[in-house]
Amino acid sequence: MVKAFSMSEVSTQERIKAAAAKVFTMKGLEGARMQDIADEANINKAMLHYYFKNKQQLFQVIFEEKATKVFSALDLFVHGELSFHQRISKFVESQISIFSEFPTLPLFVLMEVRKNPALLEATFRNIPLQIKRSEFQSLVENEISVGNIRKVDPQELLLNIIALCVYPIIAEPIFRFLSDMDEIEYRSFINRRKDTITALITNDLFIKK
Amino acid sequence: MVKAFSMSEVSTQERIKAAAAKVFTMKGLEGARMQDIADEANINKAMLHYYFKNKQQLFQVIFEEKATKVFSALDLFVHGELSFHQRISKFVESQISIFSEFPTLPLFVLMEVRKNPALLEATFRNIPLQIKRSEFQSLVENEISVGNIRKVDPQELLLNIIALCVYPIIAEPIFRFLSDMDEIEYRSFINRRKDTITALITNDLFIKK
DNA sequence: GTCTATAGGCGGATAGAC
DNA sequence: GTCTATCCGCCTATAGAC
Repeated sequence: MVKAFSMSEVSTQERIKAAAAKVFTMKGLEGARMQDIADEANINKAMLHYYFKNKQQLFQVIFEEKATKVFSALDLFVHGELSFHQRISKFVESQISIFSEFPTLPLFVLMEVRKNPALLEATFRNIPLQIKRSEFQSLVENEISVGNIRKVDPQELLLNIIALCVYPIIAEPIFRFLSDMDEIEYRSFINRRKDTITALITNDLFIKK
Repeated sequence: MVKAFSMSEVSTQERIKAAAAKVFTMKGLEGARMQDIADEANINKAMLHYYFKNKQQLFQVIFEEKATKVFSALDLFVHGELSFHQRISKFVESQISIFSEFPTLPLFVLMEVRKNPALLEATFRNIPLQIKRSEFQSLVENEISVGNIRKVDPQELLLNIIALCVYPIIAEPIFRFLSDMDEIEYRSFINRRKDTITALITNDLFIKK
């Protein structure tokens, strides 16, 4: 039966991808062992090479998937019928939600890109991110021109929001070590920040009437 | 002559350390090749093992040195006779200056700690960072109690400041790719942020009188 | 202290049976 | 599709001459 055949194939392939994502994002390309990935997927090393040509190709698949996920949240800014204030709030919430679920993601993408900048071109061949960025830019400029928010550099605004959302996730190990929070406490600390980040940004931005 | 002997010894050792720092912070522990470090230091691989027992020990030396540097800027907050506003401003400036000079530092420390949390205990055995943190905490609480600044979580305040300073450095490759800035432009962009970060934080913090 | 040459092992990749 | 066994190259580490 074709269906049963292809279902089982997808399932193993997906288990490998999940395992590879876990190991690669945690250890990086060179730190990851094919054996670790095989163990995590409950198969043996040979199977990895049945589904993926080699380590490099498996890595590429995972990287592109995860990098896409990291940047896709930008959509929230440029789509929908929300007010600018609501966009910021939604964006902050989505950034923190996504990365709380998969905390190794941002550091992984950031580190691999620094080691090998060529990954950027390869990955964003398909994703028209430049377009999203300029849409964001005109959105901000429009808010400025109608007097909703003060004059501000759109690039810097976006960077500030992302920094405030993402940094606490990537610095979790160090910050928890210093503050003696356990994982539960830290999750709740991060979650409370959804409001304080939005407040910090909007208080600085919106012109009081 | 003892002096000439020890001078040359230090000099080679220091060249190795500089080379190792460059390669390790760029590629990470597993991504770094002893050959790359030797090339960078203009010696051969065997010499590395003359001065350092093995790769792991060389890494440990570099990591501890760089991690110490990353955290030492906290001193600025708890020492000196500055006002709270000045402390923030000085701290922002020092963070950005330090990391602009050596942009691979923060991502390196963050990533290696995530891969191997045990590095934290080993590194901060000698550095009484907990003390600095609680000094920072009482500094903030004092400002609150005298009515200088609004009620705020000291942990979150510190995290916000560091996030705004450090994230632009670690996200440089991606952000420059998206914004089409060259290195000069990005340096200047980062430098302008010294003022805007301080303004963002203090406007949110200080109570207008 | 510095070099060349080489040992030794780890880990990615493949052959081949089932 | 899945497994075991094995190959082979790369990279750390060392031996040993100078």
